[in-house]
Amino acid sequence: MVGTRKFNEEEILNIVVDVFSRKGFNATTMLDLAKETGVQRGSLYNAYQNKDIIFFKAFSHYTDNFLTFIEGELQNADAKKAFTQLFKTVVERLCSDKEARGCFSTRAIMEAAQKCPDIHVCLTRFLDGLEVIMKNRLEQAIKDQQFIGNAQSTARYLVSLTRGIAVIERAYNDKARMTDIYQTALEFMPFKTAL
Amino acid sequence: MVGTRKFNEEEILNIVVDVFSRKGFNATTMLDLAKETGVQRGSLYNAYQNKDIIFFKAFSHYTDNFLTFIEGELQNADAKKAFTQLFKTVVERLCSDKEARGCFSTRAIMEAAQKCPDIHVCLTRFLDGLEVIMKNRLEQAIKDQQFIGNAQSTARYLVSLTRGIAVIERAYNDKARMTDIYQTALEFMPFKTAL
DNA sequence: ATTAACTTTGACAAGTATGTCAAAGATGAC
DNA sequence: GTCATCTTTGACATACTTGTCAAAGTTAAT
Repeated sequence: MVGTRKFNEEEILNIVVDVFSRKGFNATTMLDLAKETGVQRGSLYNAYQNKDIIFFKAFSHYTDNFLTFIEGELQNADAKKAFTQLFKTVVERLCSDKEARGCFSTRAIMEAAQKCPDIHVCLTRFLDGLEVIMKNRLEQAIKDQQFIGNAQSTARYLVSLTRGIAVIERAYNDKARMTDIYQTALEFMPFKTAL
Repeated sequence: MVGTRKFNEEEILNIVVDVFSRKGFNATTMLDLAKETGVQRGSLYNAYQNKDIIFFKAFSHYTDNFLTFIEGELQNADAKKAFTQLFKTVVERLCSDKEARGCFSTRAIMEAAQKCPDIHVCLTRFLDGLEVIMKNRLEQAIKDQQFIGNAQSTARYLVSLTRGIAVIERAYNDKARMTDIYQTALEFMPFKTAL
């Protein structure tokens, strides 16, 4: 490379994620992104082509990280504890202002997804990924005789629950409420402690 | 009244709800609303003052209707059947394109709520209303010995679940998936048939 | 040091949205 | 029928956003 890019892409994408998460897709302008990243608007247009593509890159970057991270949270040998840990982490991420948000703002994604088919695909791929991770852990739990039920349906249900909790965060911004919700949900589930 | 308004407010608000639901808050322009309602942009500015207030009116109008409607869906004497009916209706409304959407697009609300504090209050009031309706029904179920658990927490959990399902609708637009989700959730809940 | 290749920068044009306003148009009350 | 009052309408000014581009700047490779 000769004329080398000055900014650090990883760093910029994290900021972009944060801005979109806070403001939403449509309400975020290229100028906002330029200001907050410190990269000139023109440079952003040069590096990416438009807002859709910046969003796509940022979203992909984020969800990839998120999924691998979340998978690690399900390690606990006790299935109920594993899922409790997962939800705890999700809530923690949703509530932290410093760190990038845990869900990259469902709202922002849905806004963008409506406008841009690629992002819509990216969104379902993300949700599917979440579903697969949960489904795998549930299947393990069934094998371990720690859970009885349909892994597929339950996984989809749990994905939906994470989305619901993300909405609650936006509406109430109340960590205790979010914690109560996932605890209630997990209490209902037919987990058994390992034999 | 002397210089009488020509348009039917009820009718217009329903259309406004529909437009906002489809496009989202920011992506909907006053011109869009003018075109789709058939009311001139200037008239809209005259009747309401700006987009925020139109949204506020439309949202309030819709949620009031929605809550009274939803309350009626919980009439069944059997608690589990009552909640099944409720979710069935919610899903039906979410999936119908003709009718106004069941959730008035969580996305649209959250977009608007961020910009306008009044709408944020309106949103939490709506969710609170939903919670109260469900909580009351759960308390009845507990009295009827059809349910054991904390009515408050469970109601909040169920509110969150409805929001999650609304998100799933946007992502997948798959009624079967949504149905599977609420059925899975309700199966987990410790309902008992009436004695 | 020069070059080739890329990035950065600021300016520009075009399009879009908002909100305001004066003039024209209705209509219930008298 | 006239009036007072509100609504409708279209035009206007303002502001914002996008996307493009040429000129200037930078740097790895030779």
